[in-house]
Amino acid sequence: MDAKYNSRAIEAKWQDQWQQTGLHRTLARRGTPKFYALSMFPYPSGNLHMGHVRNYTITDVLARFRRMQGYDVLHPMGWDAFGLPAENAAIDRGVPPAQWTHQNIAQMRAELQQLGLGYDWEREVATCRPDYYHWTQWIFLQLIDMGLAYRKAAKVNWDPVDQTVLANEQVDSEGRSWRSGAKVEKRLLTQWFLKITDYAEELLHSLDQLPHWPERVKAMQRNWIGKSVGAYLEFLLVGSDQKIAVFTTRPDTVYGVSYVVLAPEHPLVAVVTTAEHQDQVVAFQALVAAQTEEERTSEDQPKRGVPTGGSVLNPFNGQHVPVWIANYVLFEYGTGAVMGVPAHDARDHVFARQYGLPIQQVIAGGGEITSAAWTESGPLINSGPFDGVPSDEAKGKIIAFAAEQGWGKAQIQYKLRDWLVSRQRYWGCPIPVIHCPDCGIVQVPTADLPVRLPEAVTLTGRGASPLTTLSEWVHVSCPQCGVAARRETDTMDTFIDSSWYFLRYPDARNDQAIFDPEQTNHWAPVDQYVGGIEHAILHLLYSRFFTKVLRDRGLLTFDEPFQRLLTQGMVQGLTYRNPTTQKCIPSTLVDPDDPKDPETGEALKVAYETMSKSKYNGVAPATVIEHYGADTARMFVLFKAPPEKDLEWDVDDVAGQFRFLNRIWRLVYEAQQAPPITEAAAGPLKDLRRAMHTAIKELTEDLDSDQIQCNTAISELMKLTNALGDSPLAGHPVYQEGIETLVKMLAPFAPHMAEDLWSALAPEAGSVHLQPWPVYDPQALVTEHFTLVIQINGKVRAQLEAALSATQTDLEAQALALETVQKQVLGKTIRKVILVPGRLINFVVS
RNA sequence: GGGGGUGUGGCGGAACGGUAGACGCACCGGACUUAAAAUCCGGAGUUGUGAAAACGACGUGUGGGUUCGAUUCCCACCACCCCCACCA
Repeated sequence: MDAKYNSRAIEAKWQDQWQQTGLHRTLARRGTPKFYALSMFPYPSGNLHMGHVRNYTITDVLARFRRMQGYDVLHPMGWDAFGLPAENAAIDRGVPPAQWTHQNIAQMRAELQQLGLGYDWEREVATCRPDYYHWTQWIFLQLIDMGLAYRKAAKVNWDPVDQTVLANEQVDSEGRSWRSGAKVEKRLLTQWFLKITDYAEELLHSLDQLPHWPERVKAMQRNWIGKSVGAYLEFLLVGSDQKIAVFTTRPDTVYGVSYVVLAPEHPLVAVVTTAEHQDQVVAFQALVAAQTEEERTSEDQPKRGVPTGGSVLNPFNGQHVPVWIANYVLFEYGTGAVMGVPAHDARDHVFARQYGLPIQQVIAGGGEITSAAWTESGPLINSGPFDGVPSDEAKGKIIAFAAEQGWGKAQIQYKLRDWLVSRQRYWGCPIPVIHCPDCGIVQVPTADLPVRLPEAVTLTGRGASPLTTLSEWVHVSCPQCGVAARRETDTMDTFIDSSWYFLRYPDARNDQAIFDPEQTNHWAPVDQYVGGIEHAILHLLYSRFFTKVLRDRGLLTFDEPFQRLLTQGMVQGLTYRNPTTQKCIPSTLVDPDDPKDPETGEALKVAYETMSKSKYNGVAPATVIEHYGADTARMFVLFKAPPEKDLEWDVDDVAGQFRFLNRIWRLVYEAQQAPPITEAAAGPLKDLRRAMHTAIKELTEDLDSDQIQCNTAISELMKLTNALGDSPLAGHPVYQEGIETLVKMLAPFAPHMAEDLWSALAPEAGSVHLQPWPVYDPQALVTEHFTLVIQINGKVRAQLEAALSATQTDLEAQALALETVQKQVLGKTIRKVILVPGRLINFVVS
């Protein structure tokens, strides 16, 4: 082997070699446990960034580690390739989205290979390829069959200048189009929805079956699903036979209702409004309608409303209460109407005080009711037959009474809404249905799938999606009756594409079916999923939903797609920011010792912020690979911070990892040069074995943990390296074993270097990545002597070397014989002695 | 307003309820070198007494509690970060 470490030469060499020998091809051996390691697949934006490097390296370490442990490992990669950026790029550069996307995929795939990531490329998927979206469309048809896909009207963003529908991301915070700058309008279109709400309860409660998911991701999902338990109650409109329905979580306060509020959009507004209030109501509705989403929902928005002139009957106490409309009631949630109980709800309290509505206390407790709402529980008052009943109990009783009388019922309400999946975009998966004037919505027969997306198109960003203008594509005959019909020209939300890709990898080349259930049920669920926290809600929720749907369709035998989830932290770069303008300055224009704005001379704020182009704080993986090699880049991102935490890019720390790899290289090189010895003193031999087996134990436990503690795992490699460097036994078989162990355990982290060193250490043994993972010998950790820590009243006062075989009496005597201990004990009585065997002894004195 | 999380040296971070600060970065000293880089060896939480060896005190956001012993467990509070948010 060479005396010097040359990352460039060995990395290229082994990448070629691995490809030729098919090292990373997935094995499925009878009777072997499996491990499915998966990183969230990337959007092919053009180049790899550091966040990708971090994400994929973590999974790669685990995949290699598990394989050495004897698992059959599935570790695939693919591309979440449909989406808006390809359309934007096409508009900017005049390149078809397909071409742009495929170029990017080629570029990024090459970069992934340069990092030495061990993927089985024979299973690569790209969501924009017909062999993949064929099955996305097939799933859509299953959803229609299962009654889980339906159409209804929904609002879209309409750019009146460019005459086109905009995605939410194309509308800025002021409600203007990204391209034309025009004020975006809302238009109603009939669109496809998926009934995820049918699965709300299961999506919520089966979170409890995911002990290896981060608590905060589960909390975010619970929050998003937003279950509320309460009552549905009806109030009869005075002078009409119509009823206003409300949802409330506090049926126990129903005797305190002093008004009812409808959302301004509520259809009953027209019914309830009296002639004299007509103008005021209409004006208020117009005011609310003109507000943007942001204005409407911002917290500092004052609660405003107007009376409709109408009133309803509270069936519990026979009172007539007025009906208002107000901006704080959301049409989309619950029934779009609420009962106002100012005494026991903070919002209602503010509203009632503002408009002088009565405040009637019905739950005992709290202070002066006119100054603040009392939202805690307590015994009921002013509540007829329910007086004195504690509120928690009263909820059930009042619901039961209402149900008996036909006024209401128990109700569970979710915030989760059905999933709007239609997109009026070109670069997405076509929705496989045909609109027939006679038959209505007709599914494209499965034999005709996939409905191919025409790829040779020009995009302008103006006017309708190109799909609607491709007459040959649009005009087809109805598969059922044969008359002239039109294809659906909307495409699917790209979240659909990514909601099932992990189910395709186990059988990625299947052209007869979405997958062979036997294959997918063997490999899935994913054992370890790694990705960014930004997908904590939507992607993970939708994937869980699809998994449950396909289970109910009889294709899957498990309930949850991802057993363990790790959300890795962001990669941050040093950022120079002007404190006044908030503009970022490239580091090349700044003196790091005295950071000043080159234009204004102002002192700059220096901080670590998430890497992004606009902040000039990014580091391209390619430049690091070129300078130090992929192994150093991998070691750095793994060592610098625990995987869940944010990672600050630091050139000194990168250099530190490069130094460490060089130290290993020299150590192995020198071990190779050392003349063999067979004799060794017992002490150093024991020390060396202990160091080696401690490293095996600790490192293995680090990688086995839920947090995949690569940072502490690498520090174990460092400790072992230090121990070997300090050992006088170079040339001894045990030393050689230590070197080999070090190289094997280095393999998941720095695969190229480990492979190269291994080829020198054991030329006949085959790839280091196929060696069995070392197993520690508990005997090697056992010592005859230990450092006994001596505490007096819990404070460390002394220590001594003691034999492990020593009895408590011996140890007490030895400890008390020490001068420092004597001083502390002098004139006091020993009340108690606590001995922790092999560790410490504590004298309680007074 | 609701929910989740985090507070440990100059920095990143370690610590089955048992010697707090492993491992690394930066730093300081030394060796090698004409010199520098690289490499190697050594040092260091803060603070007091001391020439030094050493010996004390204080130290894991704050205040309590449990315990022989708490970074770790419990309670309250403070600060920061993230998510959701007029959700009835």
